[in-house]
Amino acid sequence: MIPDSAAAFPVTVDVVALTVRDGALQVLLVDRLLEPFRGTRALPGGFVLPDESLEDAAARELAEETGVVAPSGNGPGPGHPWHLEQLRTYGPQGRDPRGPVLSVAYLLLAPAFGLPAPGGDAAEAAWFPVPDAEEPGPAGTAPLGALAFDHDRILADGVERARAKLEYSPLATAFCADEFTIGELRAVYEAVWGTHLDARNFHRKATGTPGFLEATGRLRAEGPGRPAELYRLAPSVDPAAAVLHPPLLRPPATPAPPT
Amino acid sequence: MIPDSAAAFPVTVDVVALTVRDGALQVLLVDRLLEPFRGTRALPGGFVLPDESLEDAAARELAEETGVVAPSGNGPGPGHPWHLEQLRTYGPQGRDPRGPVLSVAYLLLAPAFGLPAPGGDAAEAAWFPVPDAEEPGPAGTAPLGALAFDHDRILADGVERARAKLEYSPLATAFCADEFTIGELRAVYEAVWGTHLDARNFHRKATGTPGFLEATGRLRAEGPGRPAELYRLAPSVDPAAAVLHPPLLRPPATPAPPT
DNA sequence: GATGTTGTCGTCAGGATGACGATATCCAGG
DNA sequence: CCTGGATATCGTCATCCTGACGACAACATC
Repeated sequence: MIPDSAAAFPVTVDVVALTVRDGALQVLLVDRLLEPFRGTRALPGGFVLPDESLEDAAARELAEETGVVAPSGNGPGPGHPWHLEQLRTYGPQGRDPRGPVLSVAYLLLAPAFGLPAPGGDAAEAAWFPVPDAEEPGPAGTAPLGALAFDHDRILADGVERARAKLEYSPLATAFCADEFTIGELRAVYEAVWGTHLDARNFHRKATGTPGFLEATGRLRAEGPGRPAELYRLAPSVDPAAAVLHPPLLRPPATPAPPT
Repeated sequence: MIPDSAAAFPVTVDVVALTVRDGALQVLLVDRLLEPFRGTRALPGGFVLPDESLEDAAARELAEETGVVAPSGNGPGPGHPWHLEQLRTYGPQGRDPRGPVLSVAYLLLAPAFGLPAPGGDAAEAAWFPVPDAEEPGPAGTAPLGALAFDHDRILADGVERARAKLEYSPLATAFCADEFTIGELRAVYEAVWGTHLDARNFHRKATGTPGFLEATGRLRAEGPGRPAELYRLAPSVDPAAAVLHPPLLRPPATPAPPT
């Protein structure tokens, strides 16, 4: 019933897993153990199995290659702050030396987590800071820029999607634990956007946006400074679908003052 | 080299082709000539050929089933106001009775155009108004809601993407001819969003947003009323990538006054 | 000419934003 | 104990953006 002219393509999923660690946006990369691109860094991913959904495949490959168990589907409110969404699909031609291969990329936003046990087709899964697009840094500084396949482009698309989503969705909370302070949330925005935000204005906007945050009433003291109030994502909010009104807009490109 | 556990999937492209006609957002649908879903309305689309890119396949299927020649890739500035972008990919399981099939959906935004010659696997390509999501209308009124496969969901995703894109991108011009009036542009926004916009405020925002419109200096008189100035999309602007600052935001949901 | 229609420019109040001062509450060290 | 540094939170103020709406210009039709 399916016409003969229709071709069947091998399909892979590749996961752009982002987190915020040490005040910087970081991406999860693996070292490829197999050809092609053996020894090259790449996004975790692999072939979709016959009876699998795309999302299940993304979660499975992430688990196999990094030991990380991602929830398939959106986590049940608090307890699963992770967010997994489809990014886009990269066409079958000219991206794999073995022949035409379709790749469906997924974007995972998660709090920083450890990397228990790499395995499968990859070794040495580790986090790498994502260099600012505007500031590629001096030669040799950027640890990225030479990924396998077309993963450089997929990573760039994923980072741009994440940056844009923080503006109009509550997904910044996907990088935080269940409960967090406004300062931690601001640090997420600053790390993902690579900008500096005024703490006072950010506090006013974040707490003043309806349907975003909910105060727990408890405090948390950590290090110096006045203890901060703990917040959580407002209940009955689907962080994948909710829209912030008004949005938190990125400050327009700040031209660095000439030194 | 590709592992045996990797499955190969037939891949289709489906096109959500939207336009604005008669003051309403309309979608291009075909009547399926072949099983499955023979006789049911569906989005134009079909299987990807072995040596084809996804975008080429989308353009080809659109041409085959509707006689419409869409540009592959982004048109060269003025002369090709059409816009074709990838929407998302719908997983292989449970969407085609013939078995697992991957579908990559594309979104086409275009000015109203005629439908020269349906052919291929479809007949009777025609435009159908997209009902407002909020107002499904009385039973039997909505011409949609029973499309083949999972095309209802794909259409809903495409419409939502189009509505969101008008806010922060210059893509509303993709529904217009090369040169257009502010009134025509406003009619596009009103049709896509299903709302009413104040003509004076819209004029101020549209002409006041940098990097959006460029006045041609010429006028056009059509019907009654003062002739309107003709504008075109600002040159050296990639409508697919440009971002409007500030964005044109949809008015928040207008609760219908109780009658 | 009167009237209706569409386009363009102004006005004005209210809300949102960015810059920044002021205060609260902690830690560290004299 | 007291001071200084650090973080959190609250206020103030000028500016910009927005929505609501008045005013006028330039057309068609009667």
